[in-house]
Amino acid sequence: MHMIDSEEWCALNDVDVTATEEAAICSNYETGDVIFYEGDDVKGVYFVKAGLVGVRKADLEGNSTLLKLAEPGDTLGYRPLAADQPHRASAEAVNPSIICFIDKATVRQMIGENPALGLNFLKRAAKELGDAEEKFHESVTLSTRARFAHLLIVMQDRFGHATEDGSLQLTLPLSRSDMAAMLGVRPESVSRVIHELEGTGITHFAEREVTIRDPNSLMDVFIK
Amino acid sequence: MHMIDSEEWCALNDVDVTATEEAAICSNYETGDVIFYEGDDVKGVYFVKAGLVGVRKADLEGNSTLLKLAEPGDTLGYRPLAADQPHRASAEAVNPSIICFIDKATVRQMIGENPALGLNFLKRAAKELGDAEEKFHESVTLSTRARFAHLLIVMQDRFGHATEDGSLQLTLPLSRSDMAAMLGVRPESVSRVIHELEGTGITHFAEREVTIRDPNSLMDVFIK
DNA sequence: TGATCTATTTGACTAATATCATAGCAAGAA
DNA sequence: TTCTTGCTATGATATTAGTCAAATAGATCA
Repeated sequence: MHMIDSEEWCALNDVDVTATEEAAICSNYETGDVIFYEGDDVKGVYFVKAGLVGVRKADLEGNSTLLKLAEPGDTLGYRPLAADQPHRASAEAVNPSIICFIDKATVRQMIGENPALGLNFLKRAAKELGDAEEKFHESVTLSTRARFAHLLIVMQDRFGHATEDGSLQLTLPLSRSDMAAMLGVRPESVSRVIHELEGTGITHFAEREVTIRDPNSLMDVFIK
Repeated sequence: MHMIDSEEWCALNDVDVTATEEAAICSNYETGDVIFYEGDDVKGVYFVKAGLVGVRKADLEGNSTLLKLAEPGDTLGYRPLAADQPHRASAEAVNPSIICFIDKATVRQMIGENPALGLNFLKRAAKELGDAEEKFHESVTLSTRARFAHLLIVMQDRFGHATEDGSLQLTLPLSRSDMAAMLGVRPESVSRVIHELEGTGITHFAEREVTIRDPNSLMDVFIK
């Protein structure tokens, strides 16, 4: 994944994208390695070249929620940079990842010279804000079961594929605990919801291999 | 409240701010009047000149959550405009308000001619995104009591004032039901939390008049 | 003033999810 | 193999907040 192929950085011309890629420092992260911590000052942004990164928020009692997953092409840390705030969440490799750091002076220079880049980040922030507001609304409005169904649907979109018989296949990128952290519930509750979905025959879970036998019924579970 | 005094529009020069204000169509809204509906196409943005506006999201069962309050100087509708999405929430006057509509062609032209305006909206979106993520985290992590304490603290910051004896005074801009909608809980639960806080002596509620007798204890309630 | 309306509070009960304890199970290490 | 170790699942119980119904309190209006 090159920066030029990303939603945001594609605004740069050849010269600038080359300059930015040259200024970028790419590193390998193993599963579990931390990219930045909540509370850290923002030194720049991180472009995910390969792998999968989780963005987490923790509280005092040790509860942690998983706010989002970043895939190749995504840029991390632009939000606190734009807001002029310290990091309000930490980022950690969920899978082995290659991540390129671009210091904030370079980012600011590029945005200054290419207004379209700033607008792309505005668009990204605006979309994410809509999603975050939706997520809040769902968390207080829907049951754990419905939210898990929604998570499955989203995961299917991002990580799954259809099969010839109309069912959907999916390899979950996350453990049960991490899915629980995405929903803001306990892992036991996720286990119970999975057990329940199995009972209805809508889905089949084998470790992280999921078959969605009846996508329409799963949609119904999400809505209710 | 003039546009030039707002966090975002202050980026415009005198000529452009005058042009924008001339393009703006200002209207009066009574309490309860709707400014736009969830699902509507975005026709432009709304600058709140006076009053108080609530941004709401409803679901199929009629549950509604109050996502945020917009005060004079705030601009509504820029998020879906920037994201190129329809409105994902509705807006409604909580108090009688004066609101100026600016059509999206004008907004886009101004942003095109003044990159700083776009960056101001980026900063705004980035801050709101941080808040929204925090709100999700709180909603799944903290008790109703703690979240209500936090709401009180935020309300105090925005609408309250200190008194000479060290206690804090506040006139709530919202009904109990609307506070419940901000927290994503039922009005009965808000009543019970208020009753409980009264019992501890930390706060005193008389209709919408609130006295926070012991701000430190209120902070403790928030944290736990 | 009394009548009515709505918002709020209170109480009894129920439902949903967390908590805690324990057990199973797969993958890797000795 | 056998022993860990960590993740997942299950059962029993506790806690929290929701639901429903009724009472109360203000506000408005005739």
